[in-house]
Amino acid sequence: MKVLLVEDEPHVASIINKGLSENGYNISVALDGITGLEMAASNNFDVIILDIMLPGLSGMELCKQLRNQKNNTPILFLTALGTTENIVAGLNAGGDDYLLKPFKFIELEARLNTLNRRKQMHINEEEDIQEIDTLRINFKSKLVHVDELEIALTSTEFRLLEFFVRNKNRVISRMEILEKVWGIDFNMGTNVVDVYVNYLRKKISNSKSNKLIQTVVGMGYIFKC
Amino acid sequence: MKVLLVEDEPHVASIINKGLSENGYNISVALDGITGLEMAASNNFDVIILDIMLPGLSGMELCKQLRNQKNNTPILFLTALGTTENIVAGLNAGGDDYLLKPFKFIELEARLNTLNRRKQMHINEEEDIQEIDTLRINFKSKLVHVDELEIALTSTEFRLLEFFVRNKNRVISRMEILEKVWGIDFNMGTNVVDVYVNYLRKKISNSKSNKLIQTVVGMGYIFKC
DNA sequence: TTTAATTTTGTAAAACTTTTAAATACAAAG
DNA sequence: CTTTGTATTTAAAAGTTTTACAAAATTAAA
Repeated sequence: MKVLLVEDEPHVASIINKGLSENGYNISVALDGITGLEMAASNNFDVIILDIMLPGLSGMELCKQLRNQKNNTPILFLTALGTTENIVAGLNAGGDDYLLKPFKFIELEARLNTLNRRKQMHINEEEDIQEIDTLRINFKSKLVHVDELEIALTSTEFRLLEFFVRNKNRVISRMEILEKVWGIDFNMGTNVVDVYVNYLRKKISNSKSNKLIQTVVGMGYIFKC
Repeated sequence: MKVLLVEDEPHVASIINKGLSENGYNISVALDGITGLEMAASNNFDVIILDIMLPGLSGMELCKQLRNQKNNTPILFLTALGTTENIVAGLNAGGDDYLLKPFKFIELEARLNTLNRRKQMHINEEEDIQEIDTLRINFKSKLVHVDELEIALTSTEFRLLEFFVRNKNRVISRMEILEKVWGIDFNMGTNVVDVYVNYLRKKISNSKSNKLIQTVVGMGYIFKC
């Protein structure tokens, strides 16, 4: 479970981080509100643990801003502010749970798991699309279009295309491709790469017969755009 | 907001009932576990407030049975049992929140609203009814029609169809399906997904023998429309 | 119990990947 | 300009993996 911990007290942050990490949680720490908001907005955490008294931006404000941005990541307030007014304010600001310091680790864990359990039925990932010339690749949906027409790629073809696009305008050796796309660490005289480059070229070549994937003799290939 | 209150102490039940009713909540009361389970199963509450020590069936057991029946109504435990063990047990049994007696009314309200907020978000994000080709799905009533003809889906089949529709036009891996529909976090060589996709295909395939659920070899499935 | 729902097992068929080998293209040397 | 050796492209065959589906086994519900 990917957890963001926003806590300004380095000592406290360290203890929580250690305690949760040891139990298999993947923790990222932000030591102030601004950093916390940035990390929460750009990454895709399963749960956010928020202190309220923070330098820069209070946890309460952070929560409100995140909700304003339509970010629905579950938020657990973990703070020493224990009055009913504080609790109600935190929950009404968009928080999902409110736990008081000092706390028991197993309770924190149980509450984190509870927040994470309610998985939504729809996959909540922002789009990751690249458009090159008349070629459109959606890395999340794994759909590829050329000239608005969907083309069917096999999984190996897709991975190869993804590797090219993510390393465009750069000569890539067959060896690199073999390592990253096929996971082969030593070349024993295979030419699968050549074969698959050929497949890809045929599939993504459009009416204008563009040469996106170019051969660099003696070096490898380059995806140029 | 429709709330079910399961509480055996008539006096306490009455106070909570009155306090919440006055603030616009629609409260139903069950005075024992068995009645509580029946009411929870047959009606459609937004939130359930559960005491733990109940005659007939403990709140903990009630919660477990409800979850076993795939009833996902948010549950808030409201009890005097305040040890960490109790809290963890309640949350792990499928509870969503745990509030100790004695409690402040405004905190109970805030926590109820928080639980209801998540539910609302989930449902209102999408249409209640989806029509794809000649297939009509009503997510509220859980009724599915093909060519104006009602088809009977089991609960697993329905959840799978719902997941497909909520993520249409996107390749979905078996792993993702297993996680979101079955709640399994690691694949130990099962192929239930394949089997259920086969069931669904048969049931929703209509006269025009449409191929809504397509296989993407090496990647998963896609619900295309 | 009986019935319905779910999961596991097994296998043929389909889809995909890799190898092979011949054809083609290219670069440097004569 | 032609030859020669090396690298690349291509198509087809061989091999492998993945998937579909039926049927049996297990589990849960009535």
